[in-house]
Amino acid sequence: MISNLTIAEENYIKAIYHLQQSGELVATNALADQMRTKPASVTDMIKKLKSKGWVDYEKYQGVQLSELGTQEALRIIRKHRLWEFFLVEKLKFGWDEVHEVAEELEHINSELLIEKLDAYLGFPKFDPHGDPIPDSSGKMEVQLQINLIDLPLDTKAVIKAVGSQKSELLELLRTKNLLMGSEVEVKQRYSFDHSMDVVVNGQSVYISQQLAQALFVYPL
Amino acid sequence: MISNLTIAEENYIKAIYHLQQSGELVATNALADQMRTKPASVTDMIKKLKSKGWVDYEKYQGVQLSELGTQEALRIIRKHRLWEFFLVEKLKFGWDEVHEVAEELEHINSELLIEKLDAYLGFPKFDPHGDPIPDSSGKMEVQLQINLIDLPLDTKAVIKAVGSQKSELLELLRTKNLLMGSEVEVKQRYSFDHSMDVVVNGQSVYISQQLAQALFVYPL
DNA sequence: AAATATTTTTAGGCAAATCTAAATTATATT
DNA sequence: AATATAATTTAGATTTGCCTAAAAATATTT
Repeated sequence: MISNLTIAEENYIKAIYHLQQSGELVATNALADQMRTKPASVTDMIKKLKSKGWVDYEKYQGVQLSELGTQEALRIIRKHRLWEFFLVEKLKFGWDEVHEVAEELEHINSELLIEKLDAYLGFPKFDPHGDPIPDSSGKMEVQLQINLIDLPLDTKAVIKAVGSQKSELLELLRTKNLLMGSEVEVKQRYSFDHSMDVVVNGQSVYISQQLAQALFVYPL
Repeated sequence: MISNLTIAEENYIKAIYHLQQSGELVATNALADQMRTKPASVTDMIKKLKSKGWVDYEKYQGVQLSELGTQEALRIIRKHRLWEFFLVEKLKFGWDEVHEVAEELEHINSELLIEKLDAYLGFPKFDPHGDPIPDSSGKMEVQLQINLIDLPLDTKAVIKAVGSQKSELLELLRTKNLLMGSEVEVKQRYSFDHSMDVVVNGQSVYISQQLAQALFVYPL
């Protein structure tokens, strides 16, 4: 079960995994955008991935990870999220500055390293952005997370995830003190623009629709 | 000062650094051995490194790192040794199983990461094998280390480094409890085979000439 | 259903890092 | 000093991942 994948192959597999989350088969153009490369290059790579059994693919019909490819994607995501947790929890990175570095660290190939890192971190179940960390067999906790937009009034919840990794968003969240793990409660909604007053860790904050839509919470 | 080096280029620079430690100009064949590649490939790479200013080189005359190349080598070695320290100190790797993983980690490119890692580890001056860790400006402590073979009788010293990274050696050291940082004292020498009795952390151990020659100590 | 637009694939090339085989230069031996 | 041996370089290929331009397939309009 030795992962004989190049870094480029791993990146494609991860990108395909993320793109198929929201929908069906992944289009060549969508993958090209994601990988910041050209459609022709994507076709080349897909053919290689198919020949190695990581994806299912028929000409012009889009790609999909095979069973094997899905397992591999989960292994990569596990590494990525464990490293993100490490960077924030231990090295005191801001949680908005870890993505690029984790993107490099995720390609280090050592089973032993990842198992020891996992143990060192105390087997965390969620990364600093609230995304679940797959365990060594690829399973991850699916936590019932709802959009803050849909949280009923006067219901306590915990901030669990953000909908995007954009640094502008992460910066805003930090200044508003909307951190992962914070307790929130919606106190008032304004139907005009769907903005709302929420209480975060006892402190009242006014947030826009766009911001609320970017936040996922776990009702208590 | 953005390091625009490929992983292959970094590995060559590091190899040249190590090879020039013990001697003068580095021969193509020596580099080929070290890099487990063929002399023809080495020549190609050397020409590229020269064109980028990392090495000084004249046809048939051997290579040498330039000032710039030396600085780069020290940056890579700094990363390698910090990661080794992390793996042993925090993740509880055996100090004989960290080399390969550190070899991968050393290529992660993030100034911030390395500075934060250094701080997290408490700015260590020596790695788990006793080798000095360069600081962010490339300076490292040169500690007066002598070979255990040359340590006078009844003189306390601390084990600081090993002469090789061979796993057979590291395994033997572990079973004999000759760990980095242990206190040693030579109690008796046998001129027949240059073997000796030493006391390590209060415990008497008998070691061969070959083993003693592989150990470097810092007299107290 | 035909024409147009969009998406995807093919064809042919390029740079990096390696290889083998052959040529060249340096070193050692007689 | 001439020759033999060893070290090094050059020449020509290969693989990986990417590119551009053109062709083919699919989707959308009219």
